[in-house]
Amino acid sequence: MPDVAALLAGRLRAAFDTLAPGADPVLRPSERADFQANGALALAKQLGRDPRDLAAAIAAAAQLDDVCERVEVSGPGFLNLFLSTRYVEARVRELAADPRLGVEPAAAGDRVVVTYSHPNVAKEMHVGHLRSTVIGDALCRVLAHLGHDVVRENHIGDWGTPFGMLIEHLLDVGEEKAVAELTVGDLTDFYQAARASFEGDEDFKERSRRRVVLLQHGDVETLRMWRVLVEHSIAYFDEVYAKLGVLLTDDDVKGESYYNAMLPDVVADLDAAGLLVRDGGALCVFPPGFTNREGDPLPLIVQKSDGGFGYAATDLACIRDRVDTLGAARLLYVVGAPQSQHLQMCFAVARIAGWLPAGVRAEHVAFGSVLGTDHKMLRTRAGTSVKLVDLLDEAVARAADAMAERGRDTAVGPAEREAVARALGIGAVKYADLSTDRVRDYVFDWDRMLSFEGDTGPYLQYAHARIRSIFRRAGDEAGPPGAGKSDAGLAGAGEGDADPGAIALEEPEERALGISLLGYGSAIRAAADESSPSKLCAYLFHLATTFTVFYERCPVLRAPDAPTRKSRLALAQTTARVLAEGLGLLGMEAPERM
RNA sequence: GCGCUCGUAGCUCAACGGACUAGAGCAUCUGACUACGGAUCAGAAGGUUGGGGGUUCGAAUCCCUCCGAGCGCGCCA
Repeated sequence: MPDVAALLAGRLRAAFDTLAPGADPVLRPSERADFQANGALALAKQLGRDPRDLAAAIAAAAQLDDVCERVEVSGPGFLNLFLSTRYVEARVRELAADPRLGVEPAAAGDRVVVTYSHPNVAKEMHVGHLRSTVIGDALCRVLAHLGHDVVRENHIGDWGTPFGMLIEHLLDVGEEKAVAELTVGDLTDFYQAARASFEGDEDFKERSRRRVVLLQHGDVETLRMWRVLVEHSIAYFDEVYAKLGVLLTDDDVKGESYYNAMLPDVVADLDAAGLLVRDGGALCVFPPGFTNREGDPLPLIVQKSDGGFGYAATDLACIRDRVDTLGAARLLYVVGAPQSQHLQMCFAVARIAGWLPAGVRAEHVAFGSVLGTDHKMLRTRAGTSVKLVDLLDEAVARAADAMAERGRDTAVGPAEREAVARALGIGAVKYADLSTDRVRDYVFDWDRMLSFEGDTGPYLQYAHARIRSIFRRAGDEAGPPGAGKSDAGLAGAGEGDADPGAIALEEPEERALGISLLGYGSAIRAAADESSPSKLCAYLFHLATTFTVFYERCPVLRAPDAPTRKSRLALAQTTARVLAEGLGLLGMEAPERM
């Protein structure tokens, strides 16, 4: 069942095809109508015709009478489309009866590899990882919901020169003590102590260098200690992921070390393809179109002059692995914007080398920095980067405070209050991160994201909880379920009234809500196609505000008559389902009450 | 210096080459209601879209230029 926008676009496309095959109808939501089609203007220019005449011709040629009650040519040649309410009503009934809420799976369920989060072993996770993790998580959920075969990859930093230093530090403090430190998640101290020794102690520095060589040559004891660092760090990352509520698991970890064995082949194959150039001792590829500050070609260094492999070699190995072994049709790199040039160069080299066929999309899902309210990179008062766990704990604590201030007693015992505080706090942080255009820097402001008013996570969660409250009441009114009433029982009693077939759109607010509900599928597709969770956020906010207007003007439980009540219950329930599922796709919870 | 990203209301953000009033939210002001959860709704006010050129029937959007911000620019990832 294609959604309304897709259906209208299809019908219009057919009409355009009779005049100019392949022309885009340029269908958009409109403030003056339900939808507008602007394609006639561009086409008129191309054909040298009068745009209004052309728009009229398209309106006449298009099969729209079953969908629209009115189609008008307006302004310089816009086509304004007014949906027939009976049609909207029929589609809303279908959507309400559909377990998938009208969201069609993608025609081709492609394998999509999404790489995100990538913290570094023995190093604290900070706000930079927050964005990658939260955006990547939302994209994975959205793509999977559309039927794509999603492979999550957590490319953790588990290899390279810092490990000489880290292992030597582990030896210095004693393995037991080091493990204890890592286990409690005090990675900042561990890393910084290692760094301090490395900077201040020549002997330590030299030992570290030798240790790197031992690691690279597979020395058994060195590898064992390396594994200790990796395993304890991963356990710590898992705790953070649990706190954040994201999908990543140990199975998704595919760190840099995984690709080690492939690196010699990467270099050898580049060499065989005649792409390698030795420059200043390093082995480089010079993809066309990239220059340095002198205007000279910019190299992608695959092997350093000391014989070690550069991270570019690892990134190229990743591409080959994902394309050849995993059969990926699309690669998403949820990586900060500063790495844009590096990734573009890797993609370019992979294309030249034939490792990235034309049919495979490789996209840098770039994101901006997290700024403080002073518009500078978010830092602690001491000037250090903010620990992600601290930030998440604060979010939950602030949400709990805000709940206490409201003083409502709808959430019962302490266990539920705690769960709701977590849902609100974490949800607020995620929504703040996801709701703006990801490529821009965004300002992290506790008061705004947790204000519970306006375009925030808590507002959406509140809209949902309010609807659920209707059904608790409906259950009570339907007759006290007697002893042992559970939440599920209460909800069930109310939802018994929610019959999709009963939906009737009489009032303008009901119609507006219906049209908003029908936009769910388009919003999800836009989020997936553009790798932009913000599109889904904007949709959900619009749906929530449309609902509250309906809620204000159209009494549900006190509806004038039984059929109206049934219809409104079904509309309310469908809205709650879309909100809960939509928030779920963003990685957010939708509590029953708060 | 070169490259990338960005500059929209007091603040935080939308706007996919389209419309006569550039939209929301917050904050401000005014109203509604002992509330199907007020964590609400309605309304007002607030903008020569950083400046200047250009292309176009039409530009916040595309091009040029200047100003400003952030980031990147050979062996760290």
